[in-house]
Amino acid sequence: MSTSGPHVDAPIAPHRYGARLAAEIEQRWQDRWEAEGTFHADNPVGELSSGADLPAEKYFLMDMFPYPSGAGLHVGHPLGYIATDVIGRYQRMLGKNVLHALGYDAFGLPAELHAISTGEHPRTNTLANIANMRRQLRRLGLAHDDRRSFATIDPDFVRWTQWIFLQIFESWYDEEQQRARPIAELVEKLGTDDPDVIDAHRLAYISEAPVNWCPGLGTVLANEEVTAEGRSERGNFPVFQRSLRQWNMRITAYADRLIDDLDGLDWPEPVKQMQRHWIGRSHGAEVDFEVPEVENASIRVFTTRPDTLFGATYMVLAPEHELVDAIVTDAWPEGTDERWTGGAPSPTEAVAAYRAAAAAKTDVERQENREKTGVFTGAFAANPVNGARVPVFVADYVLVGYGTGAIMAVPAHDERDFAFATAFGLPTPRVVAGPDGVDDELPFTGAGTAVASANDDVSLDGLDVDAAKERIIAWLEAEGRGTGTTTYRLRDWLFSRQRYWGEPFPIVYDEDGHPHAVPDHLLPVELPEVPDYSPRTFEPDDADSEPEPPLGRVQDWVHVTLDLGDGPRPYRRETNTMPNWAGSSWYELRYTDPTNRDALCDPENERYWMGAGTGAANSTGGGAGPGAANSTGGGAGPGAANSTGVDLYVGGVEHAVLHLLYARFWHKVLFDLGHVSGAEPFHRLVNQGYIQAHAFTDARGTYVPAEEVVESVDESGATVYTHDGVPVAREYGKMGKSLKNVVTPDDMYDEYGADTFRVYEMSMGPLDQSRPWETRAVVGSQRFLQRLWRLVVDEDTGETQVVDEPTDEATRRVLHRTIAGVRDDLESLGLNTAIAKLIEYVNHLTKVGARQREALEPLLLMVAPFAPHLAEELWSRTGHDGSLAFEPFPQPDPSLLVEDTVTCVVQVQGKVRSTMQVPASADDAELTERAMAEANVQRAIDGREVRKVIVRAPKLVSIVV
RNA sequence: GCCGGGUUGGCGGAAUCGGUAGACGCGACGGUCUCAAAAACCGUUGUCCGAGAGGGCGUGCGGGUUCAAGUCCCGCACCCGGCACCA
Repeated sequence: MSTSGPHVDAPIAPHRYGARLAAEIEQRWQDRWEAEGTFHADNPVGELSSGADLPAEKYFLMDMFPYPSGAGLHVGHPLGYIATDVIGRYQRMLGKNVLHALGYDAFGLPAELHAISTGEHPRTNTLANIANMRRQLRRLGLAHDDRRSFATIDPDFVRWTQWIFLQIFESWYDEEQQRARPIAELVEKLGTDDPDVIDAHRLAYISEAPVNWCPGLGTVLANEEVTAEGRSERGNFPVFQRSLRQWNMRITAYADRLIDDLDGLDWPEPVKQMQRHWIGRSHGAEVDFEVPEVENASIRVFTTRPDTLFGATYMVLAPEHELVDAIVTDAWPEGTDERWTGGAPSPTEAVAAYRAAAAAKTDVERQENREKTGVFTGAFAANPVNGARVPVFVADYVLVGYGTGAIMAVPAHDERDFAFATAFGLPTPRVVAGPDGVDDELPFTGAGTAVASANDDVSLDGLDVDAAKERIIAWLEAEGRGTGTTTYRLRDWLFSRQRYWGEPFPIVYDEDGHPHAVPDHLLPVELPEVPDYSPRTFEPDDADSEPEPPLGRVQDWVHVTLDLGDGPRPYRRETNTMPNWAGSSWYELRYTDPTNRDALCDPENERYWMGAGTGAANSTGGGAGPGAANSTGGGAGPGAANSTGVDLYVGGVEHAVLHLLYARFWHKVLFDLGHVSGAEPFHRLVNQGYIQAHAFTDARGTYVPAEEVVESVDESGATVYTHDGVPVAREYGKMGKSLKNVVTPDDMYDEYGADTFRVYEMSMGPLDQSRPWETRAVVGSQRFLQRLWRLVVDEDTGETQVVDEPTDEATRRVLHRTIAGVRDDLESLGLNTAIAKLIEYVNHLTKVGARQREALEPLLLMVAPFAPHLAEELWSRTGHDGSLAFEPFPQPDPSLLVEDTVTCVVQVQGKVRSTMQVPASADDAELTERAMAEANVQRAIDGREVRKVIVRAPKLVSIVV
């Protein structure tokens, strides 16, 4: 796209607001804010406390912090940062103590890969990237408290990440009290300190977990790094499923609280929905089906629909289910349907072949296979409610990892069971009738009434789904054939990585292999220097090899002698590192007290910033004492727990589940243990959209630089795009180097200045919506600021031309309407419409040639959150000494918002036929009379009889004929 | 397939409760200024018919409720995001 913005100030007006003047103003004010510490937020106590009285209310807002990438920023990145800056500046002008800072999420794979390929320490490269991003962001003029900026790799930060890990390690979950408690209390309760028993209860525990092991790369891979063919995305090496000793976090213990506490959060409903679905709580029953022919064999299934038990006509085990070998028979029973045999001469062979085929498939392949496949095991089980003999199959549509890995199949009322039953010729008896007795088509999965569901003891007939569930569960429990249960889709959090660039675990192992915490005074455990950042690689097909993390090779780091209470002994350090998520799981807390050396944050600072609602500064210290058992977890109502946390958290929806779930989990553990005052970290969440961009490809499919593409209209009126005269195709998506469509903030600073860039990004559309970048439209925002400048400053002389005279009544009314509208929009985050109202006001002032202080000063204050440098400059030019950052935001005068006359619309048959100016106080009769007198209205009525007149005084008269 | 979000002028978008659809900006067109151009400023700009007054049509498509629907209800199409046989 060709850009034709104003590159330099036109010579005709030496003091016109343009890129050059903007750059000078912006630099000057940024330096001044920094020198004066304008945006330093005062803490109640500690190093960042001035001792002065704090404002009555606080406002803590945060952005999801960035990963310091080497590519630097493009214009899409600052979108959220500008928005939070506007909101923060506005809240400050409302008199609140605003905490806003930005840290860096600086551990991670890209830096490690860079280190592997260059040999440069990842810290060196990461710090350089952070410095570059700081430079780019500084020029935006963000009102951050830079004393509170940190990176997750700072030793001072790592120390507390490790400390929190140890808190989790030294805790267990008390199911009765529904909260985490210190491990010492478990020792007391169980009356044993047997490490094997104790370790098995810890919230951070070691277990064997299956991983994607890639010997060729020497690393474990995430699912998304494995191709459908079961090879590594990088390098195309084979990947093997392998069990590995791993650290895990017992997040499943918090499943209920993580779901229940969502109710009190001010989050977008879709995000809550996604978290609920991810945790996947389902209520149902576990039911035992006996296999009469095999001694002591009974198949336990999980079902969410125990009410349909009478309709179970067969069962399915996952191919990996442990009972398969025990029940599979040697010969096909008499009369076995040949569709059930898989063409094999015996069940043993059929099952073996089916299992081999399933094992050879990757998860992805198994899931892509829509066709229902399976084989009969030759065995039958007895339906506990009616004794019916039901055949048992093995099929891969049942997953070993969910529920019990076995199901009872009710084909009449489950889509998948129905598909399977159809393919295998199994009966599909109906046991639920549709509402109103309608006999819907099968499978019928909706709510209805139980039918044909009775035995000698119990009848479900006539009951709705919930009542039927309740009754059958009671019966199963009484008979000892099943129990009501709840299962979750959520799994524990795999917490170790075989990498270098992450937080080391503060864990050592004794000679028996038991883990011990490194004492607090030895934290942080810092990463040792290593000769080589690459993990050890193996022959690509050496499935038996084992990951060897880089830390494992530093022998004099791994082996230490420590005194953990029973004299100096040799220990071996944990050589895995923590995942990237660790730092982001608690960083909000560190903003509140970033320099604290004695605690992750002082409780008083934490209570002040994270406290309930705004202005919790002087809430009583012990009030919500988390140590008190009855105020924790399940005890406290969700409302009470959730009114705490960061006042506003802005970030992309891609973090809807993982980051936000992990952070909530850590926060709840810290809450249970008494380290924080509330159960939720983020009270209000807003998802920002993305800035997208057009990219252009030539006939060969190669990307051409977007800024060189010319747009024109051909003879037929269609828009065509050409590059060097050659037509190119347009596509729409991300901004990226490879797409040759990157526009950087630096480009915008140079061409227009930061204020123009800020205003443009905020005016493009609502915050939560994605939108395309259009460089040529930026000039509109520049013109707006130019007009604003011209109202205050004479472009030719540079002199301030504000006069101390009252404005005319009309302008005063427009001003106060603007103030009211802008306030409303800022409260509801309608930043784009707030700017539109400011533009309208400026256009009005331009038209009437207003120069009055009364009209201009409130305008400067309202513009300040959006274009702070320009506003500060004009504020000082109109005769003010200090920064306007703490000036009260203008208040509307209610008496000026009342209109004397309003426009009244007259509709005939629903169509607008006339508008009239009427007094705001006009009554129905008066309006009707005036409407009837309108010539247009009479013409539309056309002599017909008026049947009805609806009046909504004073805005509308609707006439029906 | 399921879940969530969306579809409004040439373009980005606005329309708080069902009550004048298209605020504001870009672009385009016309004008002022200028030797000229740029910048700036002023005006026009959903579409069709009409000289005008005015009128027809119009918020993805098809129905419905209502005096009145971008907004509410039913059905459908397409686009974006997420999840994927979860019993």
